[in-house]
Amino acid sequence: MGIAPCCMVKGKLNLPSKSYQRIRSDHASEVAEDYVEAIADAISERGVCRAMDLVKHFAVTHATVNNTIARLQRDGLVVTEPYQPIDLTAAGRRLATQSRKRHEVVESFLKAMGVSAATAATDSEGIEHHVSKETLNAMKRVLADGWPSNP
Amino acid sequence: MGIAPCCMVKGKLNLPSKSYQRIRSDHASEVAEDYVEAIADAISERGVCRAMDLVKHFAVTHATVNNTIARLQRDGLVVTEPYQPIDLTAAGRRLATQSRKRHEVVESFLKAMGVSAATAATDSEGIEHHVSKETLNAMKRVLADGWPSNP
DNA sequence: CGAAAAAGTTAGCCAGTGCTAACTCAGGAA
DNA sequence: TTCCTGAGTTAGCACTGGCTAACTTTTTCG
Ligand SMILES: [Mn+2]
Ligand SMILES: [Mn+2]
Ligand SMILES: [Mn+2]
Ligand SMILES: [Mn+2]
Repeated sequence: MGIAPCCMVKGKLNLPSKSYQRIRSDHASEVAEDYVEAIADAISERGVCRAMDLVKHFAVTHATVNNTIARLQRDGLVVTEPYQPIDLTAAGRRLATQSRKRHEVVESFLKAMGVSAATAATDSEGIEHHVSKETLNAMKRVLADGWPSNP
Repeated sequence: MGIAPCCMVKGKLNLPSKSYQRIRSDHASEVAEDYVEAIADAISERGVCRAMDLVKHFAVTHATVNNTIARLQRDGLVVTEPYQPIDLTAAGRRLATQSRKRHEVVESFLKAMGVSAATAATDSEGIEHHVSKETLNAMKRVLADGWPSNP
C-alpha cells in the first residue's frame, strides 16, 4: 500500500534486516492512508472536506495540512484547487476504502480482546499501518471463529 | 517511552485528535527503541556492538548508523568514542530491557494467534511501538488466560 | 613490516513532516 | 457597501532519517 520516499533505496539484502525495510515503507504510506481516510470521512459526514477539517482531525497546523495535501495531489490521491474543498481521486477513494477496512478490523480486534474503546481507537490508529495481510486475516479469523484451538 | 523531536509542540486539544499526537510521539521514540535493543543484543551475543552490526541489522548505510548513534548519544542512551565499540548508558539499558519485553509479548501474541513466525517477526517490529500499556496487558492476559469469555 | 581491505568518519545532499509568521481571499455583519 | 474575521496560501525554518562520496583509521594478512 504505498508511496515511496527518498529514503527507500532498496538493495539486495539478506533476510533478517528486511523487516526494517518493510517498516520504513509502512511509515512512508502512513500519512497518506490516514489522510485519505479522514477526507473520505469528512466528505461522507459533511458533504465536503475542507482543510480546517483536517487541521482539527490531526491536530496539526494549517500549513502542515497544505503541504501534505500538495504531496497527496502530487501522488495522485487527491485533487483540489485554491480555496476549494479537497476531493479524492479514484485511487484515493480506493486507498481510503482499503485502509478503513483494515483499520476497522484492527480496532474491533482490540476491543474484542478487552481493551477499552478509547485505547482501542488510539492504538489501532498506529498499529493498522504495520499489519500485514496475513496478520489481518488472523485477526478476522479470531473475530469470526474465536481464538485458535478453542472450540 | 520517549524522546521529543522538534515537531512535538503540544497544545490544548480536544479528545479525538489526541490519538495522532500519541502516534507522532511513538514514532519519535521508535528508532531509539530499536537501536538500543539491537545494541543490547549485539553486546550479549558478540561481547561488543560495532557500527557494522547495526548496518547489517537495519539494512541502512554506515553514514546513517553514525548519524543515529550521534543522536542517541546526544539523548543520553549510548556512549561511544571514535573507532570504539558502542555501549549503552544505564538509561539505554533500561530502555532496551523495557522495549525487548514489550516486543516479545507482541511477537508471542501474534504467533499464538496463528501468524507464521516470519510474519510475526516482521509485523511485531512495527506494531510494538504503538502498543499502549493497556493493550500490552490485554495481550499478556490472553497469552496467560486465553481469549476473553472462554472458560 | 607494509599494503590492501574493512571499518569508521565527515561533508553535503534530499524528502518527509512538523512549525511560525506574514500574507491573501471570501463571506457575513454592521 | 465596507470592513472584519476566518480560511487558505506561501515562505522560511528545524529536525529526522535516509543517501552518496571522499576521506581516515584500524585491522588483517602475505
Ligand atoms: Mn492510522
Ligand atoms: Mn509506526
Ligand atoms: Mn523491538
Ligand atoms: Mn521495532
